[in-house]
Amino acid sequence: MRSHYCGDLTTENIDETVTICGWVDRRRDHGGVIFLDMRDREGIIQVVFDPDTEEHFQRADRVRSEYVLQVTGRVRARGEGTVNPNMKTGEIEVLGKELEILNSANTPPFQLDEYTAVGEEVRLRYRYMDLRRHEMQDRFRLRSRITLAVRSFLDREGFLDMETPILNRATPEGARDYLVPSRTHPGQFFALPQSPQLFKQLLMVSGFDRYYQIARCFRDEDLRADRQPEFTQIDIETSFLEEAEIMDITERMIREVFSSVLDVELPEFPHMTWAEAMDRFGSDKPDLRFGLELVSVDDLMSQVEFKVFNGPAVDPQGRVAALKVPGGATISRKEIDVYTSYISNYGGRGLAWVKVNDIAAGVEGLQSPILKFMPEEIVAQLMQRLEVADGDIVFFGADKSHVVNESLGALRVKLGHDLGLVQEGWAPLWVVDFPMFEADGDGGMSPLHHPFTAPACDVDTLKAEPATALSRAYDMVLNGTELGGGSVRIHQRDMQEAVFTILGIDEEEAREKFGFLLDALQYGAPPHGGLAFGLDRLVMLMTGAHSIRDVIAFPKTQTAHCVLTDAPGDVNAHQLRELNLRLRETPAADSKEA
RNA sequence: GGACCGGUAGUUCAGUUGGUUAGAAUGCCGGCCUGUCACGCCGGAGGUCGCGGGUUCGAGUCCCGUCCGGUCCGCCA
Repeated sequence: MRSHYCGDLTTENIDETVTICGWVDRRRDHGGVIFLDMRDREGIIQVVFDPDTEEHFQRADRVRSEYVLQVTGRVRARGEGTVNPNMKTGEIEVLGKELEILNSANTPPFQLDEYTAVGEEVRLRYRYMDLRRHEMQDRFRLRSRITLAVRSFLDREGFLDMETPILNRATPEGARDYLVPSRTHPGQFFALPQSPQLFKQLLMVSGFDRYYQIARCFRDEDLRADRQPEFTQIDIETSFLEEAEIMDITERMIREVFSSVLDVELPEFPHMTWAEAMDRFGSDKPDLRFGLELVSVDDLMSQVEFKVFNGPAVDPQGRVAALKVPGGATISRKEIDVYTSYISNYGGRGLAWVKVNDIAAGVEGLQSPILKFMPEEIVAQLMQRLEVADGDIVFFGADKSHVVNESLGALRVKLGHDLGLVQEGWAPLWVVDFPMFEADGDGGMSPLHHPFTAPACDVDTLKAEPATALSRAYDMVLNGTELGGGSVRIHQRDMQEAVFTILGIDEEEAREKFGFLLDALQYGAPPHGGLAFGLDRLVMLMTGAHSIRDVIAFPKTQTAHCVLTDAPGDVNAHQLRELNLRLRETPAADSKEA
């Protein structure tokens, strides 16, 4: 059978007789000579047939794109002037002696070359064709190398790869669960895991000390360019280590992945508190590849007789912040309108601005619809604090803090990209000192991370001041993407109960949902903590893919539909009966086959 | 649940103010061609303009609804 991969042939193989198998990438018929570019996963080689080998030449004539062939022939150097320098195997070719058509192929639904942009829906419907393209093959090869590097690192560090159940108990907290009906327990359901969180904690109670799993997780929420209903987590948990040690191990892991897979040495991972990240970047996952930092100006704006500014400036939950864009005075009124509309997505109700035309002229040199509301002295102090120069523009946001942070934070990222300020390269960091809780809409508290995260204080302090308590959580951020997040966990029952109480989960509910965890904490749970990385996002960043769908072999569309298999689909009456299920209606029955 | 963009040949797209037979490129099919490599030349086929309704003498084009795909908000502890 096959002696070599097409793409592995080199000048070393000259004069050898080889047998290669693969697909017809392209066929060039010159009448008296036929060139077939044969492709396999390692690359492309040119095969030549001439009429001396009549039977095989006739077959080469019948061959079409994507036919599957086996060719035996002699490797030879290409003649003078026929070398193709754009091709890895461009100095050689195979002189075909025998050609066997292993399979024919219909005309491909789209061209597999790199010159044609093809719509994603067509690519997904014929994903097995799409995945033949080199671009896709390269991404999945890289993905495989990444998981290998992760496993290799964690293995050397003493971590055990352990599996946890896919069929679990439903938990109403957090994301919506994917549910699986139980046949043997009529009327009851399993839930697919949103993450192996509780099981990995139980494995720590069991004394495995260091666990990891490359785990599939499921969340029935709406999709995004970086969110799929099933995705993969690099899930890690350790015992007896504190946050600094866990961060050290996982930082070394990511560093090694980049170094071994991309030959990139990542820079230092600075540590930044959550409060600082929000203050300077309006985001808990700041992109440090460019500047454009937010500057708080509450103190100055509180002295202004302008309700839009002085209201939020004196509101303890409000914020007035400025975003200076060097050279941004060339941004037109029309473009400002577009940015204003952009921040309205994030709740921003307006975007005040000041253009700096001639700073030496003082207030006279400024151009802005809001100057008339502000005393010259305040304006002067403002411009001084922002260190403005001629040609700058300053945007202002004034609202509740979270609105200002979200809208100006988003505007910062958009401006960074629009103005080409984003540097090439890698800007990792750790975000630390997260708050334990955030206020939810109904006056209650919800966890910023998850309810098993340990606070950075004792039980009594936590109960007394939950709103200001910090947690022992940490996020790894790379180029504005949250790559992973984790925490030291609660390992004592009274603390866990206190957190449940603050979250409004009463004793009965806690016992009902998490009784097994509370029990386990009483049977010698060691201090433990860990972290989970989004593997798909890591692969996205490392491959430069713009969508998570480009790093998942068989992804779903935005409506969580698989266009290749047409899943989800109907089930028959017998299956439903066995599961003790009855459908209320069959709304889609007329639009789909039974 | 909401905002926005898109849906025309196998594919990627164009289609003017509503007006004759809906075009281009590429792919496909046939013919020619012994050194091409995104081969070339000649010829040909290929359309439910997503779907339904409406306005109009006339709709790919305007209006309403709907489906599908995408980006985002909400959501994603």
